[in-house]
Amino acid sequence: MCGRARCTLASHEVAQACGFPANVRSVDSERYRPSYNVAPGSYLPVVHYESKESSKEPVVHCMKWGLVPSFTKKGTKPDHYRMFNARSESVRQKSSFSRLLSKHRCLVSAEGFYEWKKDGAKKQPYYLHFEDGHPLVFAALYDCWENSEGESLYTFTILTTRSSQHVEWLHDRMPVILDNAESIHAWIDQELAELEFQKLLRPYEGHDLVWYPVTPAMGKPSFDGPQCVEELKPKSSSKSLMSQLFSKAKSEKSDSESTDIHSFLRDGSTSKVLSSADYSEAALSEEEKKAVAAGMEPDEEKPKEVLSNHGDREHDSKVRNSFGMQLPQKHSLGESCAKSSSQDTKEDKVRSEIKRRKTTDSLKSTKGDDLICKDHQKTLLTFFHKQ
DNA sequence: CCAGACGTTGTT
DNA sequence: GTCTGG
DNA sequence: CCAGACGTTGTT
DNA sequence: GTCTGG
Repeated sequence: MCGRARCTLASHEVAQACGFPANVRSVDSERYRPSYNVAPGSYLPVVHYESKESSKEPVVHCMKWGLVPSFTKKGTKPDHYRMFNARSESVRQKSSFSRLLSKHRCLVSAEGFYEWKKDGAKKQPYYLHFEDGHPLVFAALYDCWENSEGESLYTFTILTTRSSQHVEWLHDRMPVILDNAESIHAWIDQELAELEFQKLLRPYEGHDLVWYPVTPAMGKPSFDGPQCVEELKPKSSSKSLMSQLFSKAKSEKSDSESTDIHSFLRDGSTSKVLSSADYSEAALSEEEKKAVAAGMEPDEEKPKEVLSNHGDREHDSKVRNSFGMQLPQKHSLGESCAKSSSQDTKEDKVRSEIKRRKTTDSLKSTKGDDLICKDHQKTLLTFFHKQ
């Protein structure tokens, strides 16, 4: 998921982050306010191609985060918080998004984004970013809506995916990150083929995407500034770490599975692998030192939580299984398609629906079979055959 | 055919 | 605009 | 996404 | 808990 971000880049830097020259044409750039705490409803520079006669030109277009579909009734107040994300697994099945897939793909760039993790009763925000600080590029879709005053409002939504193994500890979903020129190019420019589509819309697995906790004050949308991304030093990260080591060592007696030393040393509150200095005795409070000396666990509660969050196989497979990307194949209506009924693709559904309607409609209509079929066939001629 | 909806989180 | 439900 | 409010009466 | 505002 991705509902808050840092974008303090200049418009031209956004263009550059997407692989374009700094001098690409910009539209409405004066609406953009760089911010460490961008929420849906605010403007961000978005990169997309604008088709001119027989040619296309890249533009940095300032749009509002939070999709307002073009068919939104005039006079209604636009709601940017309803569709600020689009699940990539179901984006083709959702009518609000599928219509944008062929011609309304765009890129959003930001230095980082925030995720909240429930830590008992508290919600702790974390800042995610590339280790070396270079901007992220997200896959996005945009649309244009005309309000009652006849003004055009451009909005976008960021695609999400299940999280990579690495990030799963923090959150089960993450934005689709395009990390190289080819992916970026493929998303924004080329005709998207099925395989390409699947290849792009998956979790970013690189370990150069890192995170650390930040001040809960940034939860307030009005809170802005570099403070948002200042690393919050946990008051006693050694506490959870020590108990993590204890309980891990304990459980290992009954667990023959081999273990990675890094999983010991990884404190989930940051993505960094901690050095020995981070869990030295000196880092312990007096209270904890006594407990350690007495051979007791400083904290019995927390470690279980931590371990179950990135070691639990049942949980892991549950999350993985929830990723059911079902993509219809490119083919005509007449083609036969042998597929298991349990894994019906969208096209299977459409085909059976057409079949059903063809029979039911022909009973109550004077229209010829072919015409009726044509009517429903339109639903198949979508996505990538349009342009 | 027409009418009506069209979304994401997370949590249970 | 496109899909689902009736 | 998170934060913050969440109501009624009557009077001005 | 649920709705509204940013």
